[in-house]
Amino acid sequence: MDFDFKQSTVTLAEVAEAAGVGESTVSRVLRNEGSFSRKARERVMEAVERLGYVPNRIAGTLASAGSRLVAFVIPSLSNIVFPDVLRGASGVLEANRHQAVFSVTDYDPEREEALVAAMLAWRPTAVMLAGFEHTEGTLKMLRASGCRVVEVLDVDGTALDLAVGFSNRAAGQASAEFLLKRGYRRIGYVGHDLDRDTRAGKRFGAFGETLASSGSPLVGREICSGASSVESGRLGLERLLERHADLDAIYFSNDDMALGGYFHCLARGIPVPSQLAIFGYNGLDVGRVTPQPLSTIRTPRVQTGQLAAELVVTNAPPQVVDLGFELVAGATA
Amino acid sequence: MDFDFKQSTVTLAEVAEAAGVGESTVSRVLRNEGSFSRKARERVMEAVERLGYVPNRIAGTLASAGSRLVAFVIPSLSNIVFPDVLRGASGVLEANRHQAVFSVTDYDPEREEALVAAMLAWRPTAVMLAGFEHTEGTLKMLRASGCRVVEVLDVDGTALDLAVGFSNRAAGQASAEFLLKRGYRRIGYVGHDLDRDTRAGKRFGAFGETLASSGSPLVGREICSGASSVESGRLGLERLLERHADLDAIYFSNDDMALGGYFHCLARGIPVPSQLAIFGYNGLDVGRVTPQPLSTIRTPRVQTGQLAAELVVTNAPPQVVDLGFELVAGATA
DNA sequence: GTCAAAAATGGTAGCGCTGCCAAAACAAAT
DNA sequence: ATTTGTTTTGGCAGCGCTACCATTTTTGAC
Repeated sequence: MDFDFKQSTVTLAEVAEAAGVGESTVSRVLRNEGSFSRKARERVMEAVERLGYVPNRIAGTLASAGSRLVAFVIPSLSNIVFPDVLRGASGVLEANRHQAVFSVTDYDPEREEALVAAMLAWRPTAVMLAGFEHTEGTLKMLRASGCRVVEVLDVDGTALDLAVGFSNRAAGQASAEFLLKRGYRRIGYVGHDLDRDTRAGKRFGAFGETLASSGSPLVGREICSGASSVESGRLGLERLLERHADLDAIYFSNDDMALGGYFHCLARGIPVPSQLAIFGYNGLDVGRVTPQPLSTIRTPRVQTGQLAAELVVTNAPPQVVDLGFELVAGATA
Repeated sequence: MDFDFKQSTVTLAEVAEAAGVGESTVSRVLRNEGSFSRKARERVMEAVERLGYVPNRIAGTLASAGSRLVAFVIPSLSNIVFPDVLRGASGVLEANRHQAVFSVTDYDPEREEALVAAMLAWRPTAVMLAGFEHTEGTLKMLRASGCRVVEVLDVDGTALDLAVGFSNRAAGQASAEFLLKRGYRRIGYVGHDLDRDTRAGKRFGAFGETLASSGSPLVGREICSGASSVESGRLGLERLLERHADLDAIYFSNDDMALGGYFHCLARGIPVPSQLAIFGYNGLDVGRVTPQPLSTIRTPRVQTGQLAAELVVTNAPPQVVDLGFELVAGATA
């Protein structure tokens, strides 16, 4: 069953020997740092080429500090939000010769703690996490680690070090105000597991409070177990309408869910938004191309990743950056 | 502008000192390997706890070989296909104490080469790439590296080492046969940049050949520049129909594109599939919940990631695994 | 209590690189 | 030719850990 591969083992010392220069010179040439002659450079490069030398960053990192590794501990890869953040960060990191490492917590704080511990063993330059809600153990480890910490996609809370995102509470409130202004009064909510996705919880909290203080409190809600998905949205709306047939608008926990709700309306011939309005969150591309553009809040996810990465590579001082969001009126509400 | 953090610098030697045992004992206890007494274990763990020691895997890897790092060099994070593969792999890797590292090539082979080189510097256990089409330089480096290589999401080609995926050519052929069997004869294609996404190119190639050899060759095609997206699909179909109003079926390069096409039909009141049939590729979840389920080919992406990771962690011999695909009849074709 | 086998332990030489420093080579100015 | 300053160079000590080996302690059988 086992299969053996031999590792190529060309070392810097061998390159030095082959080029007829010292190890330090090779090291300086390869990192393009310090001073060396044109001739030395040529001889080194020739030897590198000829031997097929690949530097060993494990050794380099150990010798120098600074791993140039950035660790992402994210809740999920199914929710496109996180790949978007990774995408934004990835470009900036690559341009600055940093490497991205990631693990997926599946929205489980205990798992997050274990994964953060595992990540710290790689002595990353920075750790990026979603939101501010972490276990005591996670916080303690991060504080003790001495590496930079970036909490992304939220600004409602206390940051450990850096934070880049937008206010989920403000988004929930803005969504409620928009629906109220449009005259909707019998409003329902369809969401996914709120305990795990605390940011969705914050949106929903602010949304409900805003409705309540306007005198038109939330009429009904349907919470689907499990992660958000188009299918959950469709089923959730169906179930909610069984209990509350007279709703005139639905706030969904995000665009995936909202899209499912919209499809349910299309399939059942429910006129949108005249009979039922639909409002989402995230501003996914797909929502711009549906027969009626989805009413939603567009969040700068890629930009969040980019800025987070920039703050890390420039070693910026601790700060919280609120990138804001944009309410997209769309045509479904 | 600069901000200083001091790295925690508790080392294994300090733990040994604090616990009153030798370094080797600490190392053995922490790796739970070799033999040590219950008492030694307790003293070590107590010291680790008290000092807040976090092992340094950089040093550990350098000393031992085996980085337990698995490198993913993927074309994109926007196309959900790749996050899906990562998701499948990520679970298996975490369970086996491996760490995922990734970089994004943006479908550029030159960039892929540079990123593979950067990855190899981390001496990963394995490198995962999409497909078989790589530059000579990439192939050479990978062969010389001695690390395992897994090429995923395709089986039509020559594998370097391991490969896990499905046949894109077979998928293209199956799609064509399905449409022909349903009686469609005036068939068009809407796709995205084929030079970059070679797997989409293979599907389209086989699709076209199958149509041609049936006597009903492709009537028209629209190639959208840039990456696949719902919006491209919608615009692409619109443009194609301007030139060929009499098409009766469209094959899209993937489900994102197909979804855009479907939305176009919904928006313009084009009856699907009676006037125009729509067929995609990937079997995204969203396609199952549209008012009419999307006709498509469902690919085992998460499973591909899982199996790829399993083959790596078990150090399986070189092999090509064809996971197959499932044609989903749906209701749009 | 004796002895061999097994279990537990600690010392130390690297792993491949970078950082520091002193030495050598070269350049410029007298 | 000599001095001074600048650039280039190589040697070597670690970085923190694991692998290996030698040593010590424990165990079990007689």
